[in-house]
Amino acid sequence: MGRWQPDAKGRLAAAAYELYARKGYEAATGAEIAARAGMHERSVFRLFGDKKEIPFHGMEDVAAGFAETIRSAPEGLSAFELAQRAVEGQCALININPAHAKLRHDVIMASPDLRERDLAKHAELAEAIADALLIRRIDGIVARLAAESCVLALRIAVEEWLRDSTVSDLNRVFNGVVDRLRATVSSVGDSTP
Amino acid sequence: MGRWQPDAKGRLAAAAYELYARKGYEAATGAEIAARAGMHERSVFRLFGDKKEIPFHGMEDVAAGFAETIRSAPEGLSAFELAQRAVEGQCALININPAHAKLRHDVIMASPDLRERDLAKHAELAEAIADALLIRRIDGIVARLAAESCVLALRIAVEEWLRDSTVSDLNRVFNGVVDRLRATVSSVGDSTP
DNA sequence: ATGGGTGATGGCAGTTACTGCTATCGCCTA
DNA sequence: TAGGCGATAGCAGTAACTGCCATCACCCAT
Repeated sequence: MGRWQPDAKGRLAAAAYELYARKGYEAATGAEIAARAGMHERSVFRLFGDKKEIPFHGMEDVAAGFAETIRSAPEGLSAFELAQRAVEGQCALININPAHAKLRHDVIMASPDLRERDLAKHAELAEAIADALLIRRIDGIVARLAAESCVLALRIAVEEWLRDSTVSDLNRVFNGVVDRLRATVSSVGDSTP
Repeated sequence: MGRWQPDAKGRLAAAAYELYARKGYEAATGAEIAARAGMHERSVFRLFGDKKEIPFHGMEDVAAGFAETIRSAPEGLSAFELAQRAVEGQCALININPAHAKLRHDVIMASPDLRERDLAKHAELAEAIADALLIRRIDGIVARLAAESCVLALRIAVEEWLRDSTVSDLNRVFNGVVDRLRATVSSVGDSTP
């Protein structure tokens, strides 16, 4: 079969998404996915570790560039601004393929298990950013707050951005959400927002 | 055995925690927990639905009072302040039993599966708060941002509060974290935080 | 080219988290 | 006291993993 051909994970993920489209994530068995990709069920769990990891294929190294982005950022920025720059780099990556982003988002939101894993993925993202901020001698709690708030803004921005596809790019939506976050958190009394 | 005795879920959860202490969460089998509580494995899954739900027993209705708390809040408060009040109610509940809170937190943090479920629980909390804010005709995105940021502050506050046990009450720690969140999100340049 | 080292894969067996189904059990009410 | 009713036991089955080892393709030195 397709043994020893390159990109085994990619072929498995593609087969998985075909099955998701036909019968949904939960009904797509590990053995079925493997068979459709011409591989053994064992390889699915060896390569992905987890059934829940399969739909996230391609986002493995989202957190890779954070440390570098933040380290190479100019001086004179607050922790939150640094985190914001790091997430903006992510936006560019997601922006490349909106169609697949929407497909993946739909699959994830349709399954409680995958929603849980999605939250864990975003938490890892935030942790990577917070770790990068710590290197800049930023206080631990401030680093976590900055990182997690920015990832929160990213999460909401992605949903807004996917709502109607090609209105504007994710980066613009993200910065808009960040502005609203600033206004929301610092507002006192029901005056403005 | 203990059939038809009251509080079956509580007895199962207690048996579960005894096993967690001896051999850890993952090694504690559903059948073992049931046997220790004098019940059948089937009852574990019927009552909890999930192995991952067992350690969270007692937090089932954390989101219950949110709608009422926010509805009965006075006029003239921002979305964030409303969410803050709702979470403060939660702090009081958690504050009741710090020992069990720490025990549960330790069990949860020791297992990746339980950390995932914990994130999902906090997300439900935030969603409940956001829903309650929507009733007050608050904009959808602002409601989500306010609810999620407050729950984020709660999450970090609980960890800080559990770090050393009896220094101060959770409510005080939570409001301190909220203050730092305000400063972090709205800070521009590396001047103050 | 040939034989061995290496890492990826196939294949099997076993455990465990669940899920339906049905019989049974204890309580409560007429 | 008979019967309804909700909770439980018990069994069978599925599917997600996991450990173990044989096997296979590829690479490299001889």
